[in-house]
Order: sequence, then structure tokens, then C-alpha cells
Amino acid sequence: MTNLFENINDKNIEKLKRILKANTIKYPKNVNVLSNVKRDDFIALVDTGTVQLERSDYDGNTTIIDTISQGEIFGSLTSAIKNEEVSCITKEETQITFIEYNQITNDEIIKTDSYILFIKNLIKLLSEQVSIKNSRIELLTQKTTRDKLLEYFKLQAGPIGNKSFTIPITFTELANYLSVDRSAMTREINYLKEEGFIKTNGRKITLLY
Amino acid sequence: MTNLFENINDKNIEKLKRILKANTIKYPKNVNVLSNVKRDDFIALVDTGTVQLERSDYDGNTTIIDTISQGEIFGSLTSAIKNEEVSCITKEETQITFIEYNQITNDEIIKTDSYILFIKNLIKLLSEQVSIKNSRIELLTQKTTRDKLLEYFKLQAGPIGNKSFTIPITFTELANYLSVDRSAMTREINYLKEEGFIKTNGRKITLLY
DNA sequence: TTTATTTTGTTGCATTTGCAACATTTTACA
DNA sequence: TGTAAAATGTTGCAAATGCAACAAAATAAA
Repeated sequence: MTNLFENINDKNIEKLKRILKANTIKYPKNVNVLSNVKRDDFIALVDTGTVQLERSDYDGNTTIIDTISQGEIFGSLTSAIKNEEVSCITKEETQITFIEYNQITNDEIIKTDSYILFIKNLIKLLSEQVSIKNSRIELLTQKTTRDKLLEYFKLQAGPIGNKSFTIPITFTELANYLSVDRSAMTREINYLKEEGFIKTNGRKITLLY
Repeated sequence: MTNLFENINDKNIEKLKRILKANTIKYPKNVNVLSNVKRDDFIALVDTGTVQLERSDYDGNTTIIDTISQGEIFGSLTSAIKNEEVSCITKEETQITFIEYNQITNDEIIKTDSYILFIKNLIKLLSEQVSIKNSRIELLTQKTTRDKLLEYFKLQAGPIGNKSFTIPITFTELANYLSVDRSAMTREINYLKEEGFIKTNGRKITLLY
């Protein structure tokens, strides 16, 4: 995942932030960030920490739409956060830098040396977001839990097709990510084991096909 | 939806395209575009027509990952098209302009007058793509077909909350978009009608709540 | 206009899945 | 280290859903 200030040295990062009128704020754990920032179109960069875009159903269930980690961006331009039911919660102590969309092409910034690099990073970052979301859509459009799991395993195995890998999230989070019931997912994993498709050891999965 | 060359006059568009070494190709209906373009990272702009990113299952089922219309972009940076099973099919006669990612910041282009406008459009376009995909993810993560439909209706009703609207796609396409079985979706729509939640007249939906 | 193609409507049935309601294990943290 | 919180494991059951297999209606194409 590309970092917004990749290949730019600290001094120039500070300069860019100043000219962009970037606003850096530190939040404690479990705070709704959006309540503070429902203003203009902006890009929010997670400097440190993690935030999650969550939707709460009428019956209290929570679905995670997106998890944004260090170096990644979110914002009113990219998110369905105009939607009131979506909230943006810090999962740990998190520092966020806000940049107004209109500042990205202000008169001063476009004369700055590291501007081109910054723009290139931003475009790459956004492109990666689209790509990641396409992957998730591919998972979510699978009809059965089994198909979702097998497709997820295929993604984890990577283009080389490793037979063994450790999933980077808990099974509870995976169920949420795939939008299936956790117990039903566990059951399906057991079926896959019984039928000899996979072996598991904690979060380590080994494909047997 | 923002157009990549919005607010740029024809003469400057031509100039930009030339400096970007943009490559414009015309395709007939029902052609796989990607077979021609598996090279470097690129952005593909649909000048006219429509293309669809599709995934074909082992058992022949087709799921539409994305539909790209006039003025919109797709490309190896944004799509999961590195994945071999995803193909990109023209749905009508379609003209596409290809721009290599690295050209977006070439030496000549950054001195061009309309460059800033172009970059701003590109960033906005990419942001909109992320937003659209977030919406679809919101739909797909709904647990039941009923919830998917109601959420889709809510999106169609818009922020003002119109009670009546005509869905812009066929029910067959909607079922595909929501990743549910079409006949099961029809059944659920009937239940919604019986229970007095909605009225329908062809593709016109009226919300009664 | 006639023909072909696509979309829509309908229903029975087997399967999948969510849900509830637990026990158990692991991890986080005071 | 002890305790609270989170994650994992398990199972019965009702409900939701995919699938197959049609017929009919609406559109598009020749």
C-alpha cells in the first residue's frame, strides 16, 4: 500500500502540509471521528493508528465497510459517509491529517518541488483503494459461504499460489469482512476440513488442492 | 459523475492527449478489451459506449463486477484485472482512450496550462469510484435479499427521499448487482408488495413507508 | 412485420444460512 | 498475576435462498 508522502523527505512533507493547510488531530481510542469533521470535501490521512468505517443496522448489528490503516486515506470524497448511518471509529489512539480537497491544487502548492510526487502518490493511493474494493466486491458477490472462503483463500495464496498462509485477521473479523454469520462460517470451514480441501492450525491455513 | 476532461476545451483536450501519448481505439460490441492491453499500468477512459468487468465462475455463471460508462475510467491500477478470470467486455460499440500511468507526470505535461484541471478531474473521478464501490459494498453486506432491496431503494430515493422512482437497470441486472438469485428476488419483491411496503409498475417503484 | 432474444413471472424443493444459546479458550489489561 | 473481554467452538432449528424448469410478456433485430 502506497503512503501519501512516499519518497518525500520529512522537511518537504512539513512544507507540503503547511501549504496544503493540513490539519493534524490526535484522537483517543473508540471515538467517532466524523462527528468532528462534517464540513467540506476533504481527504483524511491516517498518520498513525487505525479507523473503521462502520454501518449500524436498525437492529444493532455492525458491519465494517472499510478499515483504514497507517498511511491510508479516507474522506468525504471517497466514502459513503454523507450517509448519516455510517460512522468512522478509531480502533486505537489515532492521528489523522485532514486536507481540504480544494487545497490540493492551490496556487502555492503547484509551484512546490515535491508536488508532482505528492500527486502521483495520491493517484496511486486512490487507485489502490479502488482495486482493494474490487477485490472485496469479488468476494461478496460469491453466492455461498464456501465460495467466499475459497476465493478469499485464493487471494491470500497470492499470485504465486502459496499452499500455506496465515490469515492476517481474526475469524470473527473475517466473517464480518465476508458478511457471513461467524458460526455458519466456522461450520463451513469444518466441512472443508472434513472433505479434505484444507487443513488449519489456528489462523494458519493449508490448501490441499 | 465527473468527466476526465471536464471544463477543458476541445483544443486543450487534444493537446493533453497528445502529450500524454494517449492511444485511442475503437472496439465493436462484445469484445474482450483486456486481451489487447495487458501491458503496463494504464488508465482507460471510455470516450463513448460501455464496458463491463465480468468474472466467470468455473460453472459458467457470470457476475458483473463493474459497469463503466462514457466519461468513466478503468484500468490495471484500479481494477482486479490482473486476475486472469476477470474480463472486460464491450456492451456496445465503444471507444477507449488509453493513458499510461507514468505519462501522467511526464516532464512536458506538467508545464501544460490545463494540467491542474486534468489532475483535479482525475482525483475526483477516482474518489467517486471509491465512493460508488463503497455504496455497492454497503448493499452487498446486507444479510438478506429484503435488506439489500430496501437499501437499494433508499439509495435510489436519494438524499431527499423521493417516494417514487424508476430503477435505471432491468430486474435481471439488479439481481446480478445485488448478487442474489433473480427468481428469489422477484419473490421477495412480491412479499414486499403483499406486506404493503412498496408498489411497483414495471421498473417504477413507490415506497409506502 | 415476423422472428429471435431478452426479460419477467412463478413454484416446488433441497440446501444453505442466520440466529440463539451455550461452553471453552485465548488475549488484553489493570 | 488475576480478571475482564474477546475470540473460538458447537448445535438445533427455522427461515431464507439458490436452483431448476417452465410459461408469458416485452424488446430488439432481421
